[in-house]
Amino acid sequence: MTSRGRGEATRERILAAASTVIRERGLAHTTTKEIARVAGYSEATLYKHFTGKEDLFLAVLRIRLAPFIGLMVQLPDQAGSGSVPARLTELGHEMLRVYEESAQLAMALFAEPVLLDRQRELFRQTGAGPQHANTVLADYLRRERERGRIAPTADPVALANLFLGACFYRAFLVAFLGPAGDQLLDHDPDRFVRELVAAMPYPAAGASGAAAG
Amino acid sequence: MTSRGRGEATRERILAAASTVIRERGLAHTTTKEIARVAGYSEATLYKHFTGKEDLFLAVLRIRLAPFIGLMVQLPDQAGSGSVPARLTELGHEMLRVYEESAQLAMALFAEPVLLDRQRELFRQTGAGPQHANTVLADYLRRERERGRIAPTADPVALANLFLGACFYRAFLVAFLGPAGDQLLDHDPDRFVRELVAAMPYPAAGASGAAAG
DNA sequence: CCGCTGTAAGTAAGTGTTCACTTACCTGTA
DNA sequence: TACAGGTAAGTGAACACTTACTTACAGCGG
Repeated sequence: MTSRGRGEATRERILAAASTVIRERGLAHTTTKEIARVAGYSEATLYKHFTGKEDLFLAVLRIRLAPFIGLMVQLPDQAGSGSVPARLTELGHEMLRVYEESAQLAMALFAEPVLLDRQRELFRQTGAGPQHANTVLADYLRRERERGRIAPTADPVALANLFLGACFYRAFLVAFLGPAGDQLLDHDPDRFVRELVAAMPYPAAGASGAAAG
Repeated sequence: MTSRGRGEATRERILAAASTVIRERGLAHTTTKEIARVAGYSEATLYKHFTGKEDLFLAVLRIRLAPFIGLMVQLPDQAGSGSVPARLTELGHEMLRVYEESAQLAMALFAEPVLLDRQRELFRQTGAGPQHANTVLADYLRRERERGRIAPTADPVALANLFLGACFYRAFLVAFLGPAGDQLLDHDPDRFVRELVAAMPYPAAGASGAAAG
């Protein structure tokens, strides 16, 4: 159990190389040979640190999915601090960023059912999963509604689904359409989030929905 | 140019087999050998009808993506007919179904950058693409707003992004979480769509947002 | 109606390549 | 000496794709 330093560094270099190669070549065309080349080790070294390709891919996956899973844990505690639109704007940008980082690999799993099953198994064991984002945001919105900062007739669960869904779909479209997407999707991210936030039903004077159009 | 009947039938059987195998084994582990076996032909026959694996995959992709792309063309013409909640409910269910059918394969493309690029190229050439769903729905909502059936302060573009995003994200979560998702996502589809539709900002008497709870 | 020919549909049996993974070995150090 | 870290050089399997072949039949001059 002493002197693990070198080994761990190697492991991390391999993980970083794998992550890079997956990004560049796609999950399906990532080979052990190429990972080893990028990491600066021989292929055999990969097998000293991981039991196989699947093990290595799952390790990368978990690193990349961590923010996707863990993003929102801190959100509900802060109900009441800061204006609701300000917090939602912040959240929207963060979701767009995280989804763009993580969702591409998560989606690529649909090409690899074995890895997908393994990841599901992990969700089952840990009780985590992307669906918790909805729960957490709904909780936050419910508290803000109790404080009178969200329209009293609004449905927090539906609003959470709408808000997160719009962010996720946007991230998907950006990734799916590629560089050309900037022209096809005629809004910039700032405006996109601003309009989403404005469309939330706030309680007061004006009509709710598109309060600040 | 006469008597193509047999050949076309073969082509379609191959396409159907490829579609089946992709569903069952995943895009990455779909082999020409297995497609031929399922189709009931030899591998060589595949190459009489398609120039290669990539050509075959793209043909499947285009068949599967067709409803994803073309779903909404008929929507805006019908503004004014039927109640807005009724039409949105219908649309929501249809989107969930179409996304579940098509989106899985679309997402699997993130594992195969070459195929993804080819599909983008097709989008560019034809001017089609999934982003048009947003445009079309936004147009519909704008017309209904002019008719006074959507809150006058509402932002049609934002509402379209929210509504379609929620449907897409829902379809993603269902596919990603797999069979266990039914327990993790504690709503059934009917209720899910009903709550989305209710959260749209209608103009009248009560507060908008969650009008019909 | 015959016999000939061109061709489309289909296949058995490969080919070369690439892949994930292994073996046998070397080296520095506690 | 024991062992962790690392490697060169494989190995068998799986893959996309090809070659050389058979079969069926449509078209057509006689």
